[in-house]
Amino acid sequence: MAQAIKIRQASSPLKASCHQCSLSNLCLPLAIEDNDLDRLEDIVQQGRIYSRGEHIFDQSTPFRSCFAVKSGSVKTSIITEGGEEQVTGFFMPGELIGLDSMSSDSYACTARALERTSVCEFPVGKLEELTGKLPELQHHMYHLMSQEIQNSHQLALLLSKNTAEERIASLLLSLSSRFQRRRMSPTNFSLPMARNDIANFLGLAVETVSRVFTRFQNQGIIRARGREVELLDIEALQLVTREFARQGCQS
Amino acid sequence: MAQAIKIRQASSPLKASCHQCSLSNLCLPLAIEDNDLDRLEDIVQQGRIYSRGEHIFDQSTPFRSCFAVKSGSVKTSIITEGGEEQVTGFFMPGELIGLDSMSSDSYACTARALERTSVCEFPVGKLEELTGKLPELQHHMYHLMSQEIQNSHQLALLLSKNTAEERIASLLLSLSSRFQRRRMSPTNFSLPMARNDIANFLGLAVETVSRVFTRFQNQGIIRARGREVELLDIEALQLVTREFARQGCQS
DNA sequence: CGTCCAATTTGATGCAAGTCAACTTGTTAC
DNA sequence: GTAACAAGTTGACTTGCATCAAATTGGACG
Repeated sequence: MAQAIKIRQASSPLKASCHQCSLSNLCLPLAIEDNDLDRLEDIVQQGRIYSRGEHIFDQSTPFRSCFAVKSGSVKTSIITEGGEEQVTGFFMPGELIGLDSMSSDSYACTARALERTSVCEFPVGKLEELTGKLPELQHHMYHLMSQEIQNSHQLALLLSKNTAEERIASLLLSLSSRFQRRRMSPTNFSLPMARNDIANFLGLAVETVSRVFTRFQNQGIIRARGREVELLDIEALQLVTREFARQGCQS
Repeated sequence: MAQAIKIRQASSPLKASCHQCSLSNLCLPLAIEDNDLDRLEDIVQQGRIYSRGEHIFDQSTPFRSCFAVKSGSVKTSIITEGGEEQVTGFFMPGELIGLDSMSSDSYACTARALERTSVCEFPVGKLEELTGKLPELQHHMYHLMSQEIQNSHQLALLLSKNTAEERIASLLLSLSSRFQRRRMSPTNFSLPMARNDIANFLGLAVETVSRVFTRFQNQGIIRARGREVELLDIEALQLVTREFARQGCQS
């Protein structure tokens, strides 16, 4: 713990270079013109490297910054009074964490690295100041936040209306398209999270997740060995996610 | 339909008075100082009155405005390709609708009046322009949007981890505190929505909702006749919502 | 004030997914 | 390399809620 603090202090003033960042077409820089990029670089801080399981921030601690994932991946979760955990999201490079905390003085969730992960840090005070000056950046913030609301509504839909198979198919497809956006293989990737996290996120028991994976595998839709996944038949997966809908309206 | 359009055009240029609005301590004006309130009044439009069931906006139509509920109440829902509906929220006076649509050119959900309802309309272009000039208003928008993300996460938690009784108890308590905020009775109110909407929102079957209501009634926790509800034992309700947690960690 | 349709309630039955338990496979550390 | 533990899989059994069906209430309207 003491060591972690020391490292953070040491690397904290490091300035990040958005100009050279390969994710600039996904992350906040996406919204701004080249000559305004400097102003974003002025406020962003190069975060430190987190190893697997380390907390980037903790629920109920003072809210200071939003974070963009540079490499690796992150899961966010909320903990209830009774100690129940609900995973609220998985974040991949180029995605922004902490937007759900902008209404309060403390973080609304806990973020922890799922693997070796590096982040960029945007102190929220400076960020708000800057979005007040750059309308496109403000617009982009609204965009990102409303996107997150939509995602969360989609999750609620998934949780309340869909079967285990449909939920898992949806998650696989979501991950697939997010890998593709980063110009990685949409059919052949390694899951950053454990079965346990998948189960928690999708409101299922671990055993159910496991069973569905093997079922999909037996049907030749995917191949899975531990966290390595290959989507053999994306159309079949898409069909699974719409299964429910198809039965609802036969016409 | 043609008539609806005519009415809207006729009443559209009407300016609303935030100064005199009794909800100004809940709504957007909450964030701004008195002398800036005029600028908000300049962009807000007095919306028309909607009768029960009427659509305030429709999913996939061009996104133009956010709306604040003045009186009455509103439900928002998303419709899937297959025609499945998922109610994503209930909105009461002073609350803002449309925040989930700010990422796109079209509305992400459909909003319809649950009863006779009046709204104020904030054209999104002008709103963004104004938040760029008034830092407190921008801050408040971030606040509201992040609040909505948190709400949605809470809903996901409810849907994935809680029993039917817990979900319904949570909803009743949420409504109760929202009535209280408006200085109305927190124990004695009339549900603005049908059992069907409650069921859909909470991911349950109508029959289950009905059964839980009668069970609560038999236990003396609530009294319910149709939409009229009286919370007889709020502490018992709170206990129900934590039931799950308590079993998880016995200590 | 009775008619008609929608909303709500109540009961009986079935099933998807949870739980419990045992086993297998991976991973970490020495 | 192997010990020791965590993560994942598989099977047997249980259960909360959905579904189906039918009865009851309530509200809109002529």
